[in-house]
Amino acid sequence: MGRTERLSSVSIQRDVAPIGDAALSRLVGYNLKRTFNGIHVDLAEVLRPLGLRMITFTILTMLKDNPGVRLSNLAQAIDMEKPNMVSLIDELSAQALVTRSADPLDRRARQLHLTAAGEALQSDAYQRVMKHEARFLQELDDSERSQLVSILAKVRRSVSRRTIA
Amino acid sequence: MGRTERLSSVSIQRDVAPIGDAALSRLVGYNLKRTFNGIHVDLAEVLRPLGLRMITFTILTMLKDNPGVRLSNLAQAIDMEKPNMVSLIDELSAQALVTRSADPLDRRARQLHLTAAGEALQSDAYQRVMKHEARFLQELDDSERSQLVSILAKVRRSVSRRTIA
DNA sequence: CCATATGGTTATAAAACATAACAATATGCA
DNA sequence: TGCATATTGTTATGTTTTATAACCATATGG
Repeated sequence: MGRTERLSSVSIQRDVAPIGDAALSRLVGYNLKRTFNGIHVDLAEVLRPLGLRMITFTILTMLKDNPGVRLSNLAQAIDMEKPNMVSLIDELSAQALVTRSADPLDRRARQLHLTAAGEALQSDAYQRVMKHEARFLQELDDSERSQLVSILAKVRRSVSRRTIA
Repeated sequence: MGRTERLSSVSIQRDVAPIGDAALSRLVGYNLKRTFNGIHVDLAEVLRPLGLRMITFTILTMLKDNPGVRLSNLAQAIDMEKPNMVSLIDELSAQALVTRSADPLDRRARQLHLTAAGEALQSDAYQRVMKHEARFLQELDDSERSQLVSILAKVRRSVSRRTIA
């Protein structure tokens, strides 16, 4: 991964001016973005061997916790537009990880379920994700970890009401 | 913005099963994502009246701090691929917010600068972004705010080496 | 029975992010 | 000096993510 390997260049102005992000660093949102981006990139690598992306992992895990849920409820819960959820369920269903079955109480609705393969994959993925979490949380002690989560929750409370429930 | 307004429906199973995200909530990464997403959506609304998006605001602010920087250095600093930066500079340059000028020391390179309009817009935007920050940080005391930033920095240290410098 | 709302879907577009390849130029070294 | 190699900005292209409008079938309330 080493880029820009230049040993002892006596060159003119090469390796130009050092560039900084002082103004942006003062913004908490910027710090959040950079941190999440880093985690996301790494997580993508963790999930790729399983044929999953962060979002498909999220869906599988929600389905494990909420078997039979409706597509629109699921979309709303993870704050995503229905049409986009349709595509993703199509994808997961094509991989035989998820099924759409009839809802006996509402003929418009379809119940979403994990297949056996979907459950197995979710379980495998979840363990790997937890290992990944342990990796990027390694420098934090227990108190810092819970502080982080509780502070994030407080921030979310001040943000324009999204869903979950 | 109120959706799903249903007052006292005695209906059968409507308002189906409550859906939860317990398993995902245990993942710090998920909490980070949801928090950042919320902030991002709100910030987009703050910047839209100015014709900016988060990423264009980021670029303008980096250019304010680093006048004359090269496109590739800038891209690297905010962890973004060069070709994507080219498009964005095209866009900002078409709006006369940014200029590309010749680098006397390297005829391949071009120096990026804010125009007067670019500086004015950046300054206006930055103030609005700070107000937005105050809004979503309102439930945190000073100690929590600095904790958050320092914890995020620790996390970033454990994440696959991205740039900035 | 009818007006209206909801669930899933299609079609479509914008935005964000990534990869390969190229011309012009710079650099290091033989 | 000349040539191999690397770098800068760019074009072309593709994928993923997110958003919007419109539609059909079905459900609900009056």
